[in-house]
Amino acid sequence: MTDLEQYLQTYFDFNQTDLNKVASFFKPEMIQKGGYYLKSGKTCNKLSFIQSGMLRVFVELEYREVTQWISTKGYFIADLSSLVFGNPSRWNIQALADTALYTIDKADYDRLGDFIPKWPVTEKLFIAHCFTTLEDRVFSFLSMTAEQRYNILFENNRELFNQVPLQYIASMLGMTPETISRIRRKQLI
Amino acid sequence: MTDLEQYLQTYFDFNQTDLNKVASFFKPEMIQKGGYYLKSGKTCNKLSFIQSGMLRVFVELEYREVTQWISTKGYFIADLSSLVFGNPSRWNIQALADTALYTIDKADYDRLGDFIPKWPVTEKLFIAHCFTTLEDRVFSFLSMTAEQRYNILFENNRELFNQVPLQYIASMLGMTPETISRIRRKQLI
DNA sequence: TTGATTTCTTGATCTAGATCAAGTGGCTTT
DNA sequence: AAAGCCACTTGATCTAGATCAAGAAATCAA
Repeated sequence: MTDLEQYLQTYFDFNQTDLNKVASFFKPEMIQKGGYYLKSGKTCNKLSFIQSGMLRVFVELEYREVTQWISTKGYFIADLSSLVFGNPSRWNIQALADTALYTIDKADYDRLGDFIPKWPVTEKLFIAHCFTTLEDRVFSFLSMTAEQRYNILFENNRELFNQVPLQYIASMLGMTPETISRIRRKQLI
Repeated sequence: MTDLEQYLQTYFDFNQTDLNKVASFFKPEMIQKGGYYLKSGKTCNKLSFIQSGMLRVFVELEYREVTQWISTKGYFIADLSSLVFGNPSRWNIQALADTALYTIDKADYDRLGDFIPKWPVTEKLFIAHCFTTLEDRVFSFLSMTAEQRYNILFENNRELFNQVPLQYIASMLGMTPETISRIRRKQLI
């Protein structure tokens, strides 16, 4: 069983037949470090599973860059809003390292329901899960200090640390690299 | 046509038949000012459309309260995560004024697909729309000042202002009432 | 290996926004 | 009309975290 199938299984509770069917639509794809998975303004016409490597979701403002999220091995990547509604992507998505993906294009994605009867339910659960994750994130900004937000990210995404430049992690937490540096120092003592 | 049908139509692009069918599952419900729509820890087993009034989504922490959102006339209300996954709600939802709802219970909600073929697609779009709204909100915390966040909320949800105590609006924006007060004063000049 | 970049840390200083504390102006209730 | 109770404003002060600046490490190129 491929990593993709294994992941789909744990996450989606498919049987072996559905697993094979769904997985068969995903095609391997490589992006070199620094390469773009998606540029803002373009429509996101694919959804991918990260087999290895990592991708950064970000926006360029006039005077700085804002990193929205970094997605790593074992997670999916897309601009969900652009994929579902077909509007121009608001995000750039760029590889932070050589990255191996399994990718399904939008046309196939939209037809999954024709082959897997429980796909609509599964897809709903998937998007609802994404929603809940963001809800937690909004709550973290409403209720937590920089240090608390840092600790939660560290506990849940240890793979990011020591692999991703601090400035990107800082940006997605809504703080500066200096602040993370000081939090770390404080926690050494 | 009821307000509910009208709203469903603009939002979901149903035909008249589906509109009637969907709307027929929603039953009128009243909550008095101060009454609870949902208490944290309980499972959310319904979804409602707000006909009039407003509901506040919030959590009680040890030393303070955090308002996550305030939902007003013409919008839906539920703890989506609890409704979809059946887990205990993390939020309290309380009426800030006498509130008239149209409510569908979870059992009926889960059977909508049996009656309206395009329901699964519609539901997906609905949840994806909720996701996108939260994505914007996360971005606002990553990239904007208190004043900018205040202005955007004011432009998009004018009905909240002069109806909702400032402390709740402040909390959902991640700032204090004093800060809003100062932003307002500054903008008078 | 050496220089050139880039990343990370640390210190000094600054500032947006929080906290604390008094007012002020409505609404209710009697 | 007086007394209470809120919600809101304003001022004074404080602080978490930003900004600015300089080094120290690490990474990369050749």
